[in-house]
Amino acid sequence: MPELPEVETVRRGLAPVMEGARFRKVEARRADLRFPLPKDFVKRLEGKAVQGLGRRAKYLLADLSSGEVLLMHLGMSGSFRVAHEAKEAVPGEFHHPRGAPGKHDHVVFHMTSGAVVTFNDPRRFGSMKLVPRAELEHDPLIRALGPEPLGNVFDAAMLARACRGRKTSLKAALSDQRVVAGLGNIYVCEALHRARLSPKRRAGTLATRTGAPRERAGRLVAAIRAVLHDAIRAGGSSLRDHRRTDGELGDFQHAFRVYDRAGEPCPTPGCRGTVRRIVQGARSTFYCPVCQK
DNA sequence: CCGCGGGCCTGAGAGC
DNA sequence: TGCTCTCAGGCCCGCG
Repeated sequence: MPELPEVETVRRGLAPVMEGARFRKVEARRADLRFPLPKDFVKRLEGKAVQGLGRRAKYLLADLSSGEVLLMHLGMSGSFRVAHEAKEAVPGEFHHPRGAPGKHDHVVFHMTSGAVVTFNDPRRFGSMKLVPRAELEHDPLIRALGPEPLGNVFDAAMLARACRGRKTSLKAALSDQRVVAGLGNIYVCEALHRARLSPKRRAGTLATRTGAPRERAGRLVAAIRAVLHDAIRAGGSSLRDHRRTDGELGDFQHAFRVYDRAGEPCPTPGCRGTVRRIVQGARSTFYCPVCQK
């Protein structure tokens, strides 16, 4: 499940082979991802250079020499793999260093760097879109996103403001990309456990300027940042689909404190609780009912 | 405006 | 190469 740390891991794998390179050849092997690929997708990419590869929440953003930005989302099961052409590329020719494309290899970028970048997505919840750079901030996919959790402006005051008056659960609030952008089910569970806050707590109870609510919001911000940093350092979490671009697994799934650990002892020092699984909004939540209040 | 729940999509794994 | 069922969840959308 690609969340912010997995997308950032992918970005770091792709940047060295895509930044400064041009699209020599683009294969759109299936156009029906979550949304149809843009009109003239191949034509709008081929020959263009990637000036930079960035990330916003769970979106990868390739800045193109044409003035457009290529937005890519991994959905539930998307992954990128990098391989390298064996020899000097012959103009007009292309091949697949790792053999024929697989069943779910939907888009292939042959870069002038010699890298062959393949987007694979069995469930096709991923998407690609081209947007003029000047319109990026107004794009419906980007416009509604809340603050970057690892950015400078995300702090307790901002989180408190976003939660103010909300009767929904903390779990639902943190999963809402308008509140904070980039968390998914796994890192919401992990951050709440680190902050010792119950996923069932009303979001609005984080929202005052002083006292216990502000202290809770501060703890939660610190926990979110810490778990994301730790996960990025580990190359993300590999449960079913996530791979680094070199095919290696991420390591952070071994460091989960509660996610997918129902029945195990709570890892909080001194806590005698047992991790429980409940369902919120038709999604699994894992938490410790003893130390998360 | 807000929150909830359905639907998209496929593979893995359980149960028979 | 067993078949069927359920579950996994990021995100959008419609409903109340």
